[in-house]
Amino acid sequence: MKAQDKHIKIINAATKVFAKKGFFNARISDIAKEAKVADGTIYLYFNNKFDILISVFEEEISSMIEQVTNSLVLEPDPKLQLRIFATKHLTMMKKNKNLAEVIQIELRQSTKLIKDYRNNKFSEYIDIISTIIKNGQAQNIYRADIRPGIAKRAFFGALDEISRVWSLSLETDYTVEETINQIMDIFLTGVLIPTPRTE
Amino acid sequence: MKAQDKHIKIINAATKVFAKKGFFNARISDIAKEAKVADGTIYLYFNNKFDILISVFEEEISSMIEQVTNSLVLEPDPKLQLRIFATKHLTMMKKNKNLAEVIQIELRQSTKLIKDYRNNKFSEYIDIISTIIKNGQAQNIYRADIRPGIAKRAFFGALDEISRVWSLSLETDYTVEETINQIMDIFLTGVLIPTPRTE
Amino acid sequence: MKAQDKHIKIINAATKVFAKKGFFNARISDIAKEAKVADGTIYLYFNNKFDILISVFEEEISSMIEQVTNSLVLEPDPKLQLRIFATKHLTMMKKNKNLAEVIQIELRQSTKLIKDYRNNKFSEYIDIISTIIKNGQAQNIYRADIRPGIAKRAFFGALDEISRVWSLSLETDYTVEETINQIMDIFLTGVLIPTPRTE
Amino acid sequence: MKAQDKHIKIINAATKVFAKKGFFNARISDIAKEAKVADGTIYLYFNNKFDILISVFEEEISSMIEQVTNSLVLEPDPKLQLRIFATKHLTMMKKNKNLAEVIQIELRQSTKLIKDYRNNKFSEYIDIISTIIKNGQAQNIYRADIRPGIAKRAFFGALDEISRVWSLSLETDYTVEETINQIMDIFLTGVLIPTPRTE
DNA sequence: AATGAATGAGCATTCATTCAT
DNA sequence: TATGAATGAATGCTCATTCAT
Repeated sequence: MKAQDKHIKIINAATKVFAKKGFFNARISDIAKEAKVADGTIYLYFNNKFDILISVFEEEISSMIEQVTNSLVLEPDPKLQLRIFATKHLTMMKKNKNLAEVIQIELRQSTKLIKDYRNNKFSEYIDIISTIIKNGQAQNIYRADIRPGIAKRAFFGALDEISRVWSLSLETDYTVEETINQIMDIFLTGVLIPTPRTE
Repeated sequence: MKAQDKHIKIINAATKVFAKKGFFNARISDIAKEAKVADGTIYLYFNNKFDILISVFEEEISSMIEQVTNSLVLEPDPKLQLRIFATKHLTMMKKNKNLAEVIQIELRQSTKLIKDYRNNKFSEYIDIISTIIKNGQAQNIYRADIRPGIAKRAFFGALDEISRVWSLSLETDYTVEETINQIMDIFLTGVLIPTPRTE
Repeated sequence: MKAQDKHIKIINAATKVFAKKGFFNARISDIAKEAKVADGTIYLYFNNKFDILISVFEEEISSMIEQVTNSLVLEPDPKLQLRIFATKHLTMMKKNKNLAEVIQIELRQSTKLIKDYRNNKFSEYIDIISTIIKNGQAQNIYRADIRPGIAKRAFFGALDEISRVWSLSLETDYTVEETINQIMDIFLTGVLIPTPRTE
Repeated sequence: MKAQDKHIKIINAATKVFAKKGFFNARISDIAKEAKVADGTIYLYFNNKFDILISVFEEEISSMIEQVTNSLVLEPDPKLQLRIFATKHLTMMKKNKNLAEVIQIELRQSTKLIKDYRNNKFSEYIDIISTIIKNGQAQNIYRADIRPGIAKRAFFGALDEISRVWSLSLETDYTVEETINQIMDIFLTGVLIPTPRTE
């Protein structure tokens, strides 16, 4: 319990520090200070610096999966489900800039290092998209010739690039609402089965 | 001439090393060895390690801009132009894994550091997409209510995520051709002005 | 306590190493080895190499000031006070060759770097001489037309040059006693044969 | 001839650079630039960096010996000769700050390195003082119990400390004239108020 | 469990020196 | 003679990790 608390405290601190400085520029002592523990204490809960990074992902992405999943169970319509995913994802990213940065930057930077590991958790998150699409296809809402494995990449990539720019504060031209509308418009009108023409 | 050669030789070596190890894990001595010059020689051509990274981007992305632009001038149709961009981008990424990795990983990792700088060159590349879209809107081919600034992110993000997975060798399920078809299908059918129904 | 010990241990080691090799030729690792600590440990107590030099001065000169001052309070006669200063200074220099070298060599070498800083402590030491002279003038023992500010330089310079040669082991012709006698003789009454007064 | 010119040009440049930055902080390229030759050219005239330092001394001190000697031959009075030495030395030091710095700083810094070598030339300079004193003793002008070997150190040390402070621009309270008067006064007749002779 | 002082491997960068031209 | 591009050894400092307390 107490141990679990400290574990989380360190992960939260690490998320903040990684986001601010990047993995390689982050110091263990930075994380320790942020978590208000001694440097050595960190090694009671993690094997090494990289292990912290892994845990940050594990933790944060699990949380994202949970949140998104919770929202999705309430909505059966695959069309709306996709919008919910987009909304949830972008909202979380906008709300938690630290998390966004870590996802954005560290995910890439360390991908090769993480590779085997990370796939599980992170893939699980992205696979939510393909699952939605498959469901939609089963319900004759999404085109059958769309490859869920490719579509999930396209959809996630679009959201990811949007939030990348946000996290850099490079563009603030559009609201979250407007952006989602555009993304969904582009994506949905494309993957939807065209309504049959009545002649 | 000679100097220019060495400059390029170092950039190519750096691209390779950065791709393989990432910026922070790359050693100057690695780059020097790869370029077959002495460590000190590198500092005759670059101010510091980070300057090499900047130069790698500058060089590589300039080259990408040039290649893509050259292909585009031959094709006036905005619909096909978008496909050409996608094809060129994914092909370049698939062909030059080193470059892909650098773009993928370092672009993010170092974005905060690069920020102001990088925007110029990299933004120039992505803006090719929005320019195509604007042209297509002017020609009544792309829907007028599509925001080119958002669409370019969605389109690039989709391609980027695709090539990210490729560069990790995580997925090789689909051919380039098939993938592009899917991406274009998703994206185009969405942004195109629906042809009016004739009844 | 423990920390203070290590601080002093490093300063002593640095004094020895600086004396032996000079500031620029001294390696941090030399000092660390001499102090029997790890290289990194030095940076727990000092900001950088130059800071060590500063601290060596601070420490050593403070000690000299203290020793000289302690001796002087016991002797009210300004004439003897000057001799005490000379004796103390030369004895300390002879006894602690390392210190002498550091004072001799580093004081000059780094003066421009140290300038503002060092003046305080080192000037304080030299000003002991001018203070003695001023007291002597007030007691009608030293000539009123002597400028204490110039005389202190002449007196210190003489001692300094003597100990410089000693520390180089260039000359060992005279004993400390004899040398001091000569110096005091010259300084107090001059080298000229007094012209007989005609009355 | 041409070669000799370049040799001197480099020495002059080195004197300037050593004075400004100190031996260890001076770069060969600094000297080359100052001398308006290529870096490599310096190695046609000197064996290494340290050799340049040696040559700078050799050159400069030789010049000082020559100048002082020239002035002394015109004045037979040992009392005035000492004043001439002081005046010449301080004037040269004040006029040529670069030289002064090199003498001041480098002389000490590198003494151990130079030791054997330098003694010859530099000792020759200081021995001018002891020679004057010996002459004065032979003429019954200077006290016979004064050790010329100690007196020369005292006299040179006094002048040296004065010019050290000058070269640091730490004190500008007194004119050269006034300073020399004081130094000569102290050295020749001492700081003590003469006790009246009881006859 | 917690601490934080100590460790020491590791690296970007500099610069005296060389040598092909 | 003269050049200056190239070399590569050398080092101050950092920081992840350990371990005595």
